[in-house]
Amino acid sequence: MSESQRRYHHGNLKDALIIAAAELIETQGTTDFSITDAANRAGVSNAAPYRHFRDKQDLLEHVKELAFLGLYKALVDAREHNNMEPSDQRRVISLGLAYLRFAREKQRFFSLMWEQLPLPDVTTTKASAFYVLVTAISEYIEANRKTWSASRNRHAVKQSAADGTSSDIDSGPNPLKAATQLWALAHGLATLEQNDLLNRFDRLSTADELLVTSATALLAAYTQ
Amino acid sequence: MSESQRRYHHGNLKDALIIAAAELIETQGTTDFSITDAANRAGVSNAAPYRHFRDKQDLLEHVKELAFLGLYKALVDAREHNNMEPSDQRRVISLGLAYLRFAREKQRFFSLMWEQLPLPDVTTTKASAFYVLVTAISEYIEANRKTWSASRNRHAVKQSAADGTSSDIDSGPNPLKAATQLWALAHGLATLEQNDLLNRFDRLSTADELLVTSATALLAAYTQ
DNA sequence: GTAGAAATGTAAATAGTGTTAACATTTCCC
DNA sequence: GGGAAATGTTAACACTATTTACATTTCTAC
Repeated sequence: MSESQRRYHHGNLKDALIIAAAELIETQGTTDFSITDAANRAGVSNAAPYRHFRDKQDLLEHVKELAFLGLYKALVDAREHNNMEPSDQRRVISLGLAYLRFAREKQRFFSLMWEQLPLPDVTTTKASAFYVLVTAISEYIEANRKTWSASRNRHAVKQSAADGTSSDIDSGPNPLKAATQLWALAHGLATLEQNDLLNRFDRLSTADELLVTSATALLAAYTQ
Repeated sequence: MSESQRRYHHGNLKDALIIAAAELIETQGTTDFSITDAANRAGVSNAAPYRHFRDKQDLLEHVKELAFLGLYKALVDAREHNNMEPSDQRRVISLGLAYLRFAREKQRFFSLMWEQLPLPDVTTTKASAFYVLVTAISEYIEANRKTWSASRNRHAVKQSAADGTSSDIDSGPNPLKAATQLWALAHGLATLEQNDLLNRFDRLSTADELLVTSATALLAAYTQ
């Protein structure tokens, strides 16, 4: 007997609705999504969601949060799986490739993440995709420090990444800037790819190739 | 007497509806937009739009087309206004800055452009923002060719940009690739800025600064 | 010019959706 | 055990997209 079926109270309706909404959005897109569909899929009436979410927008923001968590997880997985040396440039670039892969595999999900403001708070915590990227770049710079000009001051990288108060007085290579640029690059390529703009102009370059090339060029500016 | 007011036939309702929709979207966003509002603003009944557009989505796609034309115009204006030498790297970068400015000044408009697939055809013609960028980069490379290795073959840049059939057998610097990377960079930065993600992490860098830095690094890879 | 025909508008009806209000059932806690 | 709080249902309302039937204007062929 399926215990969660016939009871008046669902038990965990809030999460169930978020997941139902996520599944619906991933298949039919965000425009056609209705709160009624999500309720039906969760097995409750169409008014039940309003016990857990202020309105439709509120529910969508929770789905968005889930999506950002998924992106974070995708990057962490990539880092664990590849298991490269921190000094290896490919360790950083593979994070960008994971970003592209995520956007590719969760198309509508990825779109939703950037659709309406504001972004959920998860984008600023340590459990964020950006933090993973910053950390990797920071470690990359750290591991290669010996090869650079010894006259450069120490930089307060990890601290500024954690609490957001960057003190850029010392002019060492700034991993926050590098991470932002790499993110922008990956994000832009993901968007162009998703909109089929890469094939229209330059049919010979994939998003992955373009990312590798340009990320290498970007990182070179930070290590020369 | 306002001649376009009281007549049974509007005269140019299709364009009027697109413009009305554009104005509404730019002020209240795409989610709250209703075809009824657009009809009212154009002074017709709520069923009139269906004489000119298949459905709401069809109307939105025409608005999208208008937005892409606006982006194209913004880049052309920037190129004309700045009036720099083709060999000047800042000529290319200023196009990226114009991209950022457009996204900043027409926020919801810019969002709409990337919201639903597919993109309008205007994105592939010569009257497209991308073509402006490709041309500028192509000219930049051409103007600086003398400084590069003389052993490199000619590249068929302009042709491939025009008809989309790139023959990348010769391995000279490919302006299509460079343009795509720059576009991705500008687009990503615009998105991050719009979502207030730049301030959250690295409060010292603006989108403009990040674009200049990274675009310089990217172009350097094509001219060294 | 004038009669259809085609184009373009209106009003009314339908169906679906977001949201709220009133009511029902279950769970929690003293 | 009993009321308060939480969580669900059903019924209603307003708004929106879309279609259908009808009205008015414009275009085109004679």
